[in-house]
Amino acid sequence: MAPSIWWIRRDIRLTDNPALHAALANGDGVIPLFILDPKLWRGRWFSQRRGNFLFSNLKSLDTELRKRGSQLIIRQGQPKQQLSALVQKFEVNAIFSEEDLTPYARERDSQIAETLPLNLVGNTSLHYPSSILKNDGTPYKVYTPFMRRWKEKPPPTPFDILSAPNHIPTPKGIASQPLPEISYNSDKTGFPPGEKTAQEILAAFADGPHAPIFSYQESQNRPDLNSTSKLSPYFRFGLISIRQAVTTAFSAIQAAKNDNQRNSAETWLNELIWREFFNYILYHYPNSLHQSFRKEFRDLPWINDEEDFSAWKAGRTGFPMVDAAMRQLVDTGWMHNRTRMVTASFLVKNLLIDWRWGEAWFMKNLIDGDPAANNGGWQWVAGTGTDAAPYFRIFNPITQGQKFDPSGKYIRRWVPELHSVPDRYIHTPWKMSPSEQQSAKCLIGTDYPEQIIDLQFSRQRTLDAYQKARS
DNA sequence: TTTTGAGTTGTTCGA
DNA sequence: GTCGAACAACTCAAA
Repeated sequence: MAPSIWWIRRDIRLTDNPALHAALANGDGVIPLFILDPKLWRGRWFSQRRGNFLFSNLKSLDTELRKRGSQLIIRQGQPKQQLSALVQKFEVNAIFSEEDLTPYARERDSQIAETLPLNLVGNTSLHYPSSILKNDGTPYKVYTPFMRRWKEKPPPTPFDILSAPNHIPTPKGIASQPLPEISYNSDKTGFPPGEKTAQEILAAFADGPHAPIFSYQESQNRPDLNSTSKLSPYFRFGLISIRQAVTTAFSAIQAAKNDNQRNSAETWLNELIWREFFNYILYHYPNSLHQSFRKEFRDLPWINDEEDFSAWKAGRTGFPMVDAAMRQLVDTGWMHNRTRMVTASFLVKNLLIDWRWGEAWFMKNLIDGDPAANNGGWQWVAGTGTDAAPYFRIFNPITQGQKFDPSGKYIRRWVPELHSVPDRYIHTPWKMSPSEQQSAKCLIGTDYPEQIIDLQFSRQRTLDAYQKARS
């Protein structure tokens, strides 16, 4: 007997898992292994919440494995040591895993591959980063041409999707360590664990003639509507394959009955390609994890006021759209994409706080927190990243609220003290007269904070600072 | 090599 | 209220 190890990292699923299939095809049984790497779980981006979601999913995977004659083996410690020990003890001749494209993972894997039979099969993007390059052989730095080239590559078809194996033979008697204690409440987060859940969410989003994917173009920016796929935490931990999602998007584009439906499905596909793009950027430019992608913006005159930062984190800035979103983040571990941009812009371009501070807070709190997407998004908003768009794009949280949460439904859901504020003041509660504040049971400065900053002034201050940095 | 066209997501001002 | 221009030139990608 020479079993293979299926080393699970960010691909916690049985469906469409090429690494698992390769391990099975190698013969003589499979050891499904997850290693809790203290480097990752005590690092600067450690997140108890994301950890709990991960552990819940591992538990769920273990249940599915046990139905198939197998079980999940958990080890704690340095991956190389843990793998070596198992390889020796069980005479393992091959380790199979999905490739993780983040800098830490690539370094770790290349070290392991020096002494152990590690085979990387598939990866966290659909198209491998080095397979999409400009005609001159260098990587793209702009999304749109990248996206066009990406779409020129042949898409996967439904026939490519590998089904979950019915039986996974696993040697008996392998010691497994217990998972850390879990306190994950999916009622609170809205993200039940398990790959089955991920499949159901994708189906609910994209199956049938009236599926949300067909109105995505109009609704994607509305945090007051439940209109996005909300699949991000599932992509983050590979509970569903990106290949399956892309296949589903292409099927929807085919099935669309009119231009509007087609554009909507295409818009969702483009969002998946954004995910690919940020994986790609981090692969080619790993330094952008620690510093501005654009050199000219590495020394912006940040103010970094701790009190402002605390108010932002707590959702007590006095700007309802910002506060609603920041409280949604802390309460649930997720935030709508539109408000990610609004809150990030407010932190960086109104408060002049280093985007890395915001990036770290998001990583601490987001269930879907992923270095590539989070860093890419923050640098995009800060204007320091891979985007030649004008630096004077500064979101106005009031205008954004009026546009994308017109009735204030989103705000009222997350900022209860604004519940009885009339619609016409919901984005500008400080404009209420004292008697209006009284009847709304919302005294500004007492029940709800005053604005912590003047928008006009801070906008101009940032424009000046960025302009100076450029010249 | 040079040239040309294009660039996710915005805001404000003034006609 | 609506609409187009200005913001300020720059970088990127491809012909």
